Amino acid sequence: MTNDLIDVRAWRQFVAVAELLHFGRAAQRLHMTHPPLTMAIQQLERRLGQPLFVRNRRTVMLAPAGAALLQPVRQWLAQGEALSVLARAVGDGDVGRLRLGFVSTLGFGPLPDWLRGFRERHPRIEVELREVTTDVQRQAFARSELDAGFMLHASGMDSGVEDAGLDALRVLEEPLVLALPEAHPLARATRLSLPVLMAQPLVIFPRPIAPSLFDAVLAYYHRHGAVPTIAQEAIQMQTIVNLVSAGLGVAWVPEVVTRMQRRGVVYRALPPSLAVGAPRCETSLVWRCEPPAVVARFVDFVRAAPSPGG
Amino acid sequence: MTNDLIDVRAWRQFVAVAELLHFGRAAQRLHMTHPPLTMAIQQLERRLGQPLFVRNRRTVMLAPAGAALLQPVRQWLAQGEALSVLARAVGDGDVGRLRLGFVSTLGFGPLPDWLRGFRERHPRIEVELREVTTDVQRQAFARSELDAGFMLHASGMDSGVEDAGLDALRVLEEPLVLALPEAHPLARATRLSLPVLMAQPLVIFPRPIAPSLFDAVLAYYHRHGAVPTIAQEAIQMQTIVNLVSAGLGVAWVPEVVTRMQRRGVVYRALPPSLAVGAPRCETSLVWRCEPPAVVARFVDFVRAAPSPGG
DNA sequence: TAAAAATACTCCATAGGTATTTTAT
DNA sequence: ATAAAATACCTATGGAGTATTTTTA
Repeated sequence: MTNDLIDVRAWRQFVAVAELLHFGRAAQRLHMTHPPLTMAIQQLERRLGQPLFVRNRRTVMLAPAGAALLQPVRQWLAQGEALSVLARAVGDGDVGRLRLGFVSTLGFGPLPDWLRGFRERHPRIEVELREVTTDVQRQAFARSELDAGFMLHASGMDSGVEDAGLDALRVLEEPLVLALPEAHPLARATRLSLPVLMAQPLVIFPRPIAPSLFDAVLAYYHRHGAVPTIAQEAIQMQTIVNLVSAGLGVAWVPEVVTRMQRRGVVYRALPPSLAVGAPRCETSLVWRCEPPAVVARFVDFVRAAPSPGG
Repeated sequence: MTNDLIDVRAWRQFVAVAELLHFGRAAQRLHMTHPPLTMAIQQLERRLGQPLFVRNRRTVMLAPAGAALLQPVRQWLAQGEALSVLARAVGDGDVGRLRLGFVSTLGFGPLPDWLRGFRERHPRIEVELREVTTDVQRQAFARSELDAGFMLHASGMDSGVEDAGLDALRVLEEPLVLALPEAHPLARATRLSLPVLMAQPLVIFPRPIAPSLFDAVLAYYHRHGAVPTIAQEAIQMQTIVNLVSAGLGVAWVPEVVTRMQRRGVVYRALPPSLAVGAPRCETSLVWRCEPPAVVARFVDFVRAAPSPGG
């Protein structure tokens, strides 16, 4: 026994002979002549330790081992061809896996709709969803642990993405609005007093999570000569709103978050008179340059999808 | 593209590199050096039209196509190895198909028990059961449409099997008994009158079905100076008994058939005084000489099985 | 006697080896 | 500086071809 590796060619030859029960015609079908086919079958039988065919010098019949193997071998060969097909499908972006990060705010926005639509159009692409903050997404991209991600940054700021070999597509642009404890006077005041607002303790994410957005909020305070007191930091938007509801302070949140209604919290947009220089945020879809087809498919889908914030 | 036939070797090389993510170590595992491995992977990628790995000169990572293919290819390779294992199993008689013929009488005898026992001991041998008369079994053997069969012939006669390249094993030897219509006087007579019996019309199978047995019955009549009137011929033992029940005549049936009780029919054995020269029959298991392992397994099993008639 | 499988041999394509180069860490 | 992949080139195994023999239906 040379080696117990029986290759596709040998099995194909077996199937040809088994189906035609004629070495000459089988060789023809295999685009070869019958002597090497005879030898190949003999070698295959030697390797298996079993006769596959019962033959006299005029006729060929299946031996028990041959009869038992014909169907399984056919099936195995078909699966082998399917592997090449699968490879092409992956290359064309029809099949594959997409590791998709997203900041929690987008969960309230268009993301669920997009995902449903994308799964419908590309059922053989498996989307692995991961809620990850903007900064962690950046690290994940560097380590190739993420294929695409929705991340947050302040409007107008460079998304800080071009330098890292990443591409970006803006999918949402919206103002930040105030989240206020229901019982708080500001929640009901007919006119929002900026000095009063800026005196409230703030619930906000830690700066490293999304520096540009953090800075945009602080810049607004500074522009009005104030420095906010940070009552509590929290990472998840859910947590921030919960803390507001508990009365720890006020918070600036992207407008989509208002879709998450919560007892004890009211949302309030800045009036147009105060909106000049007020912080706004963008949500961008980010991916590595020259993306694999699956990622390109997702980007194309999102680009074509109706996005509320333009 | 040379040819769209990607063989086992190439896929194995792919798996080695994909698992170790290191051409040098992968080559080691494949008992080769890395340059040909590099070339082989490049060729594979060319054939698939897809990169399988993303590599710089120091490091190797799975490309999307590679990641998608790794598991399916592993599985496919395992199935490929299973084919060789299957071949060996067939050769050893552990796996396969057994086309088994049997005369209907044996269905009342030990056959069901044997089959149950055989399936238990050899669950991966698929037994194809076919109720076939003795003469048709002979034809089927000649055409290789049957692997083994239980057939009937008269006791003491040569089973007519040795000349045809067949082997035989006697599994049952038994007298023929009378099947009588319930209402018939002979059914209740304390002493069986041979002249009366021999005057009754006979229900019997056509001679070609089992010539030696047919002749043995007629010889018994002739020995007593009688010639039977054949009322009706029928092939299935079930049918013969039904005809007896309908009063068309009497029949000689193998003793095992008495296990099939039927309204309107009584069975009666010949008394010892009349048994001299009375017809008896043998049931033999028959198979082609130098049988494949699966057939040998079955013969061995039957040989070792408890058989009522010795 | 003719059709088909087996055998004998010849050849070349390619899998694999050795030596060397390139490059990223 | 070094580890590791890529490249260049060589070798030889074995898969496929041509010619011939054998067998049996």
